[in-house]
Amino acid sequence: MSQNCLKVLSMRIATWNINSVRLRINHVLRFIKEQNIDVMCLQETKTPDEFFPSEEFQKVGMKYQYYRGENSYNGVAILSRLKLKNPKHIDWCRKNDTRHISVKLNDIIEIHNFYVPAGGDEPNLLTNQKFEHKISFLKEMSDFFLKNTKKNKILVGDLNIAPFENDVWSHKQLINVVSHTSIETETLLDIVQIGEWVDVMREFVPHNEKLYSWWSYRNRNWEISNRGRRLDHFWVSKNLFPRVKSGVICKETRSWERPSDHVPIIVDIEI
DNA sequence: ATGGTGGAAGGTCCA
Repeated sequence: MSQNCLKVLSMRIATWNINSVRLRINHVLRFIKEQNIDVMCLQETKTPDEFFPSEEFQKVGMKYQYYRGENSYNGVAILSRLKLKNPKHIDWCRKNDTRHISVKLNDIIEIHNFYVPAGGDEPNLLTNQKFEHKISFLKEMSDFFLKNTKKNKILVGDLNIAPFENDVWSHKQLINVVSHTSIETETLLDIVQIGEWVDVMREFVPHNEKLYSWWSYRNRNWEISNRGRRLDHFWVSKNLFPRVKSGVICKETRSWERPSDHVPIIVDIEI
């Protein structure tokens, strides 16, 4: 390596299911400013593109913006201080919904931002179409990353699955609850294997420790009862992992006024 | 076993 011509850039990339970007625009702006975020990936923006609060993000330095939204549901966005190129999306399950966007960062790294279907209540492929959609979506992701084996990728988003025992408050009580059933967790871990991904947060927090990114709105005492799940994820290609300097789940936003039920993940990476 | 809350649209669906 020739040190003299290598310019190492430390980048701070975050992902957050914001559950309406218009309602919580001030939360996202505050988070970007306080945490010095360079690349912000959002899910559940719930906003058609013509109403996306683009100018407000411009004002905090997010010069490059790609977003795909629709009325009421879904919606993803990638905002950045650094140049983004080549925005793309895939029409997963031919639903024509807004659950995915990818961009190229710095001509090197491809970032994929996903909002995987939640899957409804019953974990039954035959009787619950939402669950069938979720599993089909995951199978298509698996096929895509089997064919797309390039290095230098980042995958973030609300994957709506808590894959490990300590990614939920009670493995025993949630084993038949959508988000933690074995068909979901096994399919997700297959994608990690096939894509040669590294689950960044689990590299920084050992498997014997509980780790959550979501607490239901249906529990007023969410912090005391702490019945959380790790539904949000930050993966990098194996070759990139040595460049990852930190990974943090930012729990404090869950205590902000009228919060999202999800909290952001922040990762520092040298590129 | 049930219901608990929140967002957006619009009098209900989704999470």
